[in-house]
Amino acid sequence: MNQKGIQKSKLFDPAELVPGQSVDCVIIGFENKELKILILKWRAKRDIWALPGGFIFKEEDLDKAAIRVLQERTGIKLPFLEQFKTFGNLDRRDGDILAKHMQFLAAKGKVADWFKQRFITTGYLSLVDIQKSDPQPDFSSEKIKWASLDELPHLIFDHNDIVKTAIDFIRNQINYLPIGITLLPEKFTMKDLQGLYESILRKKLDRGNFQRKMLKLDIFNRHDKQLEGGAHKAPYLYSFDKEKYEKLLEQGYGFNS
Amino acid sequence: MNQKGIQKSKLFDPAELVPGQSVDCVIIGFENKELKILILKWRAKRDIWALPGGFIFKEEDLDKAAIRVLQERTGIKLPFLEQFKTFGNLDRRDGDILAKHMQFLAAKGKVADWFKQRFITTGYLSLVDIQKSDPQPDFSSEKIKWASLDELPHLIFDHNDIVKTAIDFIRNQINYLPIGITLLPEKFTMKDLQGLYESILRKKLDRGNFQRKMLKLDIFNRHDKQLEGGAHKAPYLYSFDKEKYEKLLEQGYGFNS
DNA sequence: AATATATTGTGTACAAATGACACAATATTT
DNA sequence: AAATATTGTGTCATTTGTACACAATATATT
Repeated sequence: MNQKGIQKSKLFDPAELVPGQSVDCVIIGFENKELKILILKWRAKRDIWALPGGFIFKEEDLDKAAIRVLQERTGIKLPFLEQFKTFGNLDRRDGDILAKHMQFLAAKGKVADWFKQRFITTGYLSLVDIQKSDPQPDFSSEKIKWASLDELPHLIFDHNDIVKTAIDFIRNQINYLPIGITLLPEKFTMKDLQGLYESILRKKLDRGNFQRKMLKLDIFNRHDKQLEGGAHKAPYLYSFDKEKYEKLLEQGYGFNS
Repeated sequence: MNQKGIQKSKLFDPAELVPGQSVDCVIIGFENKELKILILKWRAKRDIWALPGGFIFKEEDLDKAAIRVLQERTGIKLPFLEQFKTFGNLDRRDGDILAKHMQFLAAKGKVADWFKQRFITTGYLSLVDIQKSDPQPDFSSEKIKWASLDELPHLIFDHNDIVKTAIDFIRNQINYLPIGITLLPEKFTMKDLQGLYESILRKKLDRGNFQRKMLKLDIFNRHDKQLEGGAHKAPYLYSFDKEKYEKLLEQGYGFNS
């Protein structure tokens, strides 16, 4: 039994699952001015890494399946995941030497047949605060880690493509929606927020102008000055004003420069 | 045999199809300053309308399936359809009185079982020039028509939701990508283009400013003055400069006001 | 044929946003 | 106490947005 009390056997039981359909989760974190992706290492001799993914129960909404799968495979419980694309190319599981390992894992019998199917997978993403999350590998995985986006290892199947698509999705979204509430700690400085934007947009922004632009959105609460710090003036700490943030999310805004 | 030479029987043969997975196409046109959606009427006593949709062959990419399905069901051949969302709620085929009709259509046997499955459907969309397209109903449909978005009839299953999601997708996209190349005739006036933008954005735009803003994008070729016309100065005709248009598509741009 | 009418293409002028840079204020280190 | 790094805010030239104006012109009306 896993955390949610679902029997392991049921997780791969073709009788309980929607055939040929899976979900994969791109969980994006931010640490040391870098975007990071949560990946799992298979129980195999060679390094085989993959996104946390899984299957859909016959009596389960697709969106709910993504939430459950993430929870089962990483221990991370999120109330919502954002669907960004469905990957349905015939060859999405070929062209990968590592995929051969899968066959030895599930060489014969029902489970083998299950894994040998053609799968169409729907990608879901979420931005999370690395500090607040404590991912744990599930029974089918040896390790779990936050891999920096810039040095992501080779992932199984088309998972590297899936990650790229997710990042492009976010990079596009940041142009008209405020981002960060789930990626940063409760309280943060404008410099932190700027670093996040710079990581996503992959370009330097002007400090003064960024600060003004963000504050004009009027979705922040200003707190006390930061006490501990470097040899310099202490910056203010901010937090998101959830109500105002939600309201702005609905409207969207333009972001240039 | 249909246009492409695929046997009807194969189209519903569970042995040939990916189970539980479908595609639905939202084909958006523009006419008389209105957005229109292409819908099919089932061969049934009551008015049952639906999006052109269908199933995926086991040896077929998801994107290719959408293109083929659209061609089979409407005769419209497009080289590319844009995927916008996958709909996987358990109840997406319930809660609709009309859905009962489906059961009488396919009451028993293999085909009935096929249709009674739970389906997850992936939505694809395209913008097309109504003048240039001549949709024809397929063998399973009685009629096909362009229905104005504002007075769209009740569609089967969750197809009204699917249309709404597609329109929201486009409405969002118009903020940073130029739109219209596939929706308007080869040559058009700035007034035509403005009408299209106003239909999508659901608001009036300033004529002079719109014209300047569009022309500054530098993706148009200006042609001669329009000869036939109303009792007024003849406007210039424009066409999209495909190369420049494609280049701008890659970059994107901001659109406010 | 002259005049009226509707619409186009472009002009103008003010407001707002952007972008590049400056500088005093200040928390810590030396 | 001075040096240093960073913050918060200021300035200003440039660009973009917005509202409205007006002459030009193609057809309709008289």
